[in-house]
Amino acid sequence: MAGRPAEPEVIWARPERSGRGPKPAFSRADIAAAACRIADADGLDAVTMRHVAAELGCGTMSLYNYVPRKEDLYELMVDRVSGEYDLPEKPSGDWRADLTTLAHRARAIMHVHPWMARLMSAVYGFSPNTMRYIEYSLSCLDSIDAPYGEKMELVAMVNGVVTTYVANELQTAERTKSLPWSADQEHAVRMAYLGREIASGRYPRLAAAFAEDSGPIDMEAVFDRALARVLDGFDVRRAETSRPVTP
Amino acid sequence: MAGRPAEPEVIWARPERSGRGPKPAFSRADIAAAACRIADADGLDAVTMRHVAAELGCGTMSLYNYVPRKEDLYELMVDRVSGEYDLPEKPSGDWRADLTTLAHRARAIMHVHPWMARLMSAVYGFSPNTMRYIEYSLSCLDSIDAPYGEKMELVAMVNGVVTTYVANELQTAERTKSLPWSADQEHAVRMAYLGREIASGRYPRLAAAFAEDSGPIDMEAVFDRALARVLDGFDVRRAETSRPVTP
DNA sequence: GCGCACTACGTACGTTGTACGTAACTAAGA
DNA sequence: TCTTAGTTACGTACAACGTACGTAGTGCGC
Repeated sequence: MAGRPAEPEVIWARPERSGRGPKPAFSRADIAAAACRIADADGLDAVTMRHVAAELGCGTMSLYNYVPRKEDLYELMVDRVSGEYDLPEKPSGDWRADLTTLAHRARAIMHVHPWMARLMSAVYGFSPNTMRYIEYSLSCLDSIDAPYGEKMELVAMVNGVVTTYVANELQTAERTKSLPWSADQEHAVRMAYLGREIASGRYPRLAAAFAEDSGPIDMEAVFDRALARVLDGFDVRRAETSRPVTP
Repeated sequence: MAGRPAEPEVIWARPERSGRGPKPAFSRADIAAAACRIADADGLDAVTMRHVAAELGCGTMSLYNYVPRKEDLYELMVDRVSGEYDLPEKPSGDWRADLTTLAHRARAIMHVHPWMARLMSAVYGFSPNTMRYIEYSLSCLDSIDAPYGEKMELVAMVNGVVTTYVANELQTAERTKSLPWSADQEHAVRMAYLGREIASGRYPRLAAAFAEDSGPIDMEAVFDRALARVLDGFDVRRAETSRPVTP
């Protein structure tokens, strides 16, 4: 009788080891590592209970002793990757620079694990490492005199920008890992359709946008500008207690 | 022999009706409507090829004559909902007001179809109605003298804010539609864990944030502020050709 | 009117998450 | 020390999914 209740439960609230019985063969860290290894190699869709169990070298159903539901596996993955930040002991004091650095680090991490962005917009909760991350983000704003609610909103916005933009950059590549054709083929077909529609004249401004120069788009620059504008927006409201808008 | 190639294809590029053979029993609009009906009623996870076919009153595999892959069904859904905007013939000329109105309309539509936000961050491409939407968004910026690339980036940011925030608001409710317990139960359990962690003293700033007043959060106000800040950020850069930052 | 492209749909396969039962094991209580 | 109850391990099984494939019927273009 496996004591898995049909009630909601947070995986972080259940003890990893409970006195009785044989000692578990794996730790949560082992499991998270295995799942991340699979996702890195074959994409998020390859992360199935069977594959992860096989990667660990145990039976499929044994995994359910550690991870009551598949969603919890996702939470383990997010938490593990969130632990890859090497957060400095103390922020520098320049909140804008600190948050920018942090956002770039987040973007870099999500590029290493292209499934992370998609997962973060699907997974709901707080986990030890995400809390550590948020706590550090808040500490970047220590020099600012504002209610924490306001700071939280800024942190949320920065996180939102990061996940939105990186997801946008990477979703095609990630998605086509489990498709029978390549990302290039997909892109080509969609661009062909778009080109035909634009040539119809129904969307003059869209056409103008695509006609414009159009060297290859520098995604990092786009990301930088978006982030800068969000911080600008916050800066404007706090111009009096913080540094001026245009440095 | 069903002529479905294992090659990428954009559903909008295939003709709805091709001369030969018996006339199709359904239009793409019928199918999109059926799928949206199911998603509205039972959540996005209930949108399966079998259910949609049943809703239409045809065999499961008949659906594949209209929709080569399930992803295309998603595209039909996004396009249909994107058609629910009643866009004015011409924007008012005040780009900030126009974009704000549009963003609020988008938010309202996504509240009517709580699965829409999740779908929009998963679905990749342009469709007739999304192009119409983007074209209109660009037309809101006609009064601004900036390259279209810059305008596109602003439009993308506004869309990003809308989907990110609405997805965040609604994902729990949507998700628990296919779960055996209620959203309230889930929320309670997660908050209990969060409370315990916060009480541990490891996250003092997070604790302070949650200790702060904390009347019920007005999600629309949060959304408003986020949007305003994004527009502020754009305003700052264009202050010289546009209206001043603080009205 | 002939033929072929199209529609319709039942069957079937591989894959998924996971409920359930059973056997082995070990720490806690007698 | 011996029992015993809770845990771990895992094979089997099931319902549901996307969809490949084959067959039968239909009606437009030649």
